[in-house]
Amino acid sequence: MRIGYPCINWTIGCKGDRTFRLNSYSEERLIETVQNNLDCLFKMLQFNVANEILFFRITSDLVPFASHPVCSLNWQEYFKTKFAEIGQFIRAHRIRISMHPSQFIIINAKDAKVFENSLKELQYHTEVLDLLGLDSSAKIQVHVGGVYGDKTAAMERFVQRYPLLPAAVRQHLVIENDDKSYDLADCLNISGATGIPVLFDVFHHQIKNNGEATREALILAGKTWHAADGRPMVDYSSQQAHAINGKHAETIDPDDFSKFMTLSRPLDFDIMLEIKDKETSALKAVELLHSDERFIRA
DNA sequence: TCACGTCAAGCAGAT
DNA sequence: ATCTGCTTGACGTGA
Repeated sequence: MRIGYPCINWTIGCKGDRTFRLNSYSEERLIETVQNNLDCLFKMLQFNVANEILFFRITSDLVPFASHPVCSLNWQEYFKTKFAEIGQFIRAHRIRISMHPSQFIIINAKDAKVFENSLKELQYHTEVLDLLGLDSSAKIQVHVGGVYGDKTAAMERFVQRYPLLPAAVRQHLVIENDDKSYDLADCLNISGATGIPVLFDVFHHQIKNNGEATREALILAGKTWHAADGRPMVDYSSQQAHAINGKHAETIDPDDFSKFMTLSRPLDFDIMLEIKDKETSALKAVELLHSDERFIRA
């Protein structure tokens, strides 16, 4: 079991998701930004290893405009060595990596252009993982996509499209249950038809479900992960008090997290904490994990 | 230095 | 119709 947090570290004083406006694109600007982002990514990973945080989500903004036509730089070649260096560190410390492309990735899009753009974006994410030398246990998590007023048809469209994706993309791709449209049962259904693993989001499941208990849900989603996919990944958050339903917590709720850890024993998975204060909560979670010998730490 | 309008991309749900 | 949230506010112009 590993603990992780997404994209940003507020402690170490650098940001690995710097970007710029499309209007101000230039090759120099892109090189400068990517250089900064990669340097900072490396620093965040080093911080994490020093603090036993061995799961990390790499920002989609690592290479701004990578999938946009404006991008003329062969950034893959330009930064090959830097990627390789970071990748070696990741593998040496057995850090688990995920990525979570933005809401614009719609695999089941009705509009062919939207699908095409989504594919380009997925290929960019795949290239990042490949340049880091990571195998199919590194995952790119997406939501199923749009509903367009007919969820059955939309799910069928996803199932039709999935085999058309390049194998290099597919080996990293997983779907995540969301809190509005596609719940766990929908994702399991799609997984049954395609073989795609289901990343279980605990918090989304609390908001939208079909009565499955959390533990049962973890088991069901876990079964969709095969040996080459690595340990199942799980997204965890809790409700921010006094906020509208579905808002992620500002900081970890130790009681809620402890309950979750206890009810999930002895299942093994890697937990991504989708919590605003990032590494602060991850540090607390690691501490909690170590405080109780019943929990799996390896 | 700071305020603040705007930022590649899509969709759903609330107002 | 317009605004907000989504994994995350931050870029960049104008004063």
